[in-house]
Amino acid sequence: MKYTFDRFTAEVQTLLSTTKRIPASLLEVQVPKPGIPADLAFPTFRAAKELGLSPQQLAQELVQTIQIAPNSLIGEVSATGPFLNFSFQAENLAEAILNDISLTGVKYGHSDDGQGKTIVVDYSSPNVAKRMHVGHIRSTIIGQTLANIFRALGYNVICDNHLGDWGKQFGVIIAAVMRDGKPQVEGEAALIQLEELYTRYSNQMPQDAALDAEARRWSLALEQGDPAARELWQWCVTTTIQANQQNYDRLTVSFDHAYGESFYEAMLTGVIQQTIEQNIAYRDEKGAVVVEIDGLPSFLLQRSDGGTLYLTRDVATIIFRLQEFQPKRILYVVGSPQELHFRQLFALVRKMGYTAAVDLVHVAFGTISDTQGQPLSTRRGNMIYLEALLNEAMARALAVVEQKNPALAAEEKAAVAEAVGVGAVIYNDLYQDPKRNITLNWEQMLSTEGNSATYLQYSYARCCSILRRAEIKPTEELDLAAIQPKLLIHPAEQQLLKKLARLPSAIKEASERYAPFVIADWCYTTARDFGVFFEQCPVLKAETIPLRDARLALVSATAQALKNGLTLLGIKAPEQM
RNA sequence: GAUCUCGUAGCUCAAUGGAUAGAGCGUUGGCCUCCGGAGCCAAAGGUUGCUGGUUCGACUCCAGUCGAGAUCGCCA
Repeated sequence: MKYTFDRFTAEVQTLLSTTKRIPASLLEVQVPKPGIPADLAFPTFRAAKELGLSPQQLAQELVQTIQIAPNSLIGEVSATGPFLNFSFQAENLAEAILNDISLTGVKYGHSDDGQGKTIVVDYSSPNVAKRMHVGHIRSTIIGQTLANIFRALGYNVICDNHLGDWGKQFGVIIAAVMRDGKPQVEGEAALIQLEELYTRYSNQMPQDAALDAEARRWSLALEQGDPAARELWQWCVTTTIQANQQNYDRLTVSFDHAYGESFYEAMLTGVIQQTIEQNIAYRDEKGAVVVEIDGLPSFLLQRSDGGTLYLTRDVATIIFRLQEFQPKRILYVVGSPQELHFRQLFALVRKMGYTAAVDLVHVAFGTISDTQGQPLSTRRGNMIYLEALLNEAMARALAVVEQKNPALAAEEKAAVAEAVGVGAVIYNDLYQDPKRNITLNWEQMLSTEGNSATYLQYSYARCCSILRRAEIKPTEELDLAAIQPKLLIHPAEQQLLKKLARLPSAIKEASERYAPFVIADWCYTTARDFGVFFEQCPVLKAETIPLRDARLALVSATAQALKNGLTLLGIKAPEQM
C-alpha cells in the first residue's frame, strides 16, 4: 500500500528530477516546520552549490521550470528564498486520504516494510515470587508498544518475557516456605506473602548460621532437580505468572513465550567452555571465569564458587534465540542502568562469532523516582506496585467520571474509569523520549486535560458521538462513491486531513527510533486539529447535505486513525465516556 | 578516576543539520440559542547550562567546561 503522503513525496521528487537540474543523490525533500505554509520542501543549498548558483537563484529557476500535471496531488509550487515549497492540492488530498483510510480501516498506517522478518522483543521480565512494581512498568509498556509497532509494519514479532526465575534467592524462598508454610491465597496477595516470607527469613539469616545453611542446601537441591524443591519452585512460577497476567490484561500486554532464566541453565557450562576454548575468557587463580574485551571493563561468566551470572544466562539466551527463531533483530527493553551490561554482552557474543546475521539492540529507558526524586526501593518503603498503581489510577478516574458523566450506567462508568486510569498510566510512559528519567507526579500523570491520554480518548468519544447521532458506526466503511470529499477545503478540514496523512510515517519513524512517543505525539496533535475542526466546522448542521456527508466521512476517518494510533500504544478508547 | 545519559519558557516535555525554537500545565483575558466545556481562541513567558570549533546554516555535530543522574568481575 502506497499511502497518500508517499505518493505526494514521489510526485515531488519526480517533478524535481524531470527538471534535469538536480542530481538524483540530492533529491532529498523534507517536511517543513509547522507554520511554514507548505507540505513538503526542497532546500536548494547543496544542489545550488553543485551548479554554482545561489540557492535563491536555483529556487527561482526551478519554480519557473516546473509544470504540475492536472490531477496531481501537488497543488502549488513556490520559491521562498532558498526553499522550494510544495503544497497539496486541497481537493485531491481530501479524496486521497479518505480513500486510504476507508480502504485500510483498522490497518491504516500499517505496512509490509518488515517483509515478515523476525524480531524478538525481550521485555517486562519480572522476578518470580515478587509483585511487579514500577521498575517493570516501563519495560512492559514500552516493550509491548514496540512489539505492536513492528507487528504493524509487517515484521514477525516474537515477544518473550524473560522471567527472573532463577538464582540464589530461590534457596531462601524455598527454605522459608518449608519452615513457615505455603501462602494459602491467590494472585497478587500470594506474592505479597512470599515477599514477607522471604524478607523475614533473609533478615534472620545473618544471626543464624543454620538458616543460611538450609537456604544454601535448598538452592543446591533446586539446581540438582530435587522433586520437592522443584515442585515448590514451579508453584512459585505459576502463581507469579497468574498474578502478573491480571496486570498484563489491564495493560493489553501479551507474550508468545515466557522462557525464564532457568530455561537456559543446561546451556551454561557449554557457553563457559566455548569462551575459554576460543581464548575469549580465562579462568583466574580463584577459579572465576573472566572476560576482557578492549575498551570495556572486564566481567565474569562464572563466580569463583562455580555459580553462573546473569550475563552468562544472557549469552545462552542469545544462542537459543538464534537457533530457535533466526531473528534479524533482538530488542532488549531494559533500563539504562544496565547499559554497560549489554555493551559487554553484545561485544562478547560478537567475539564468539554469533552476531553476523542479527542486530542486537538495547532499548534503554530512564529510571522512575518518587515524588521527591528519590529512588524507589522496597527497603526505603517507597516502592509503588503495579497493581496498586493501576487501582489508584482507576479510582481517581472513576471520581472524574462520576462528576463529568453521572448519567452513565454503573458498569459503563467502571469500564470508562478503567480505560481512562490505565490509559493515563500508559501515556505517562509513552508521551516522551524513553531515555528520560521520570519523577513520579500523580497530578501530572493522571491529568485529564491538555496533552493526556484522556484528551485523546475524549476526542475519539466526540467523533463517535457525532457518528452515533448520524447513525453511523465509528469504524463503518463509508460508501465513498456517494460522498464528495472535494468539498473539504476549509482550512480546519485541510489541516486535519494533512495530519491524518502523516500516521503511516509516524509509525515508521517510531520504529526507526524505538520511540513510541512519536505516535503519541501524532495522536495528540491530531486530536488538537480535530478540536479546531470541531469548533469551526459544524458537521450535523453543515450548510448542505453533501457537505454534511463529506464531513461525516472525515470524522469517521479521524476516529479510525486515532483509534489505530491509540491501539498501537495499548490505550483503550471507549465510544462514550 | 573512567565510561554512558540528560541540561530547551516558572513546571513537564517536543523540535530527524535547514525557514520565525513549538506544545501542555500554571498565569491573565476571551468563547456556548449550535454536533460532548474532559473543549476552543488569545496574551505574557527563551542568551537552548557555559566557552570555543566545524558548516552556506547548529538546540542538533565535535572539543572543552559546569551541573544532575547512572554504571564500573563474584546481585539481577
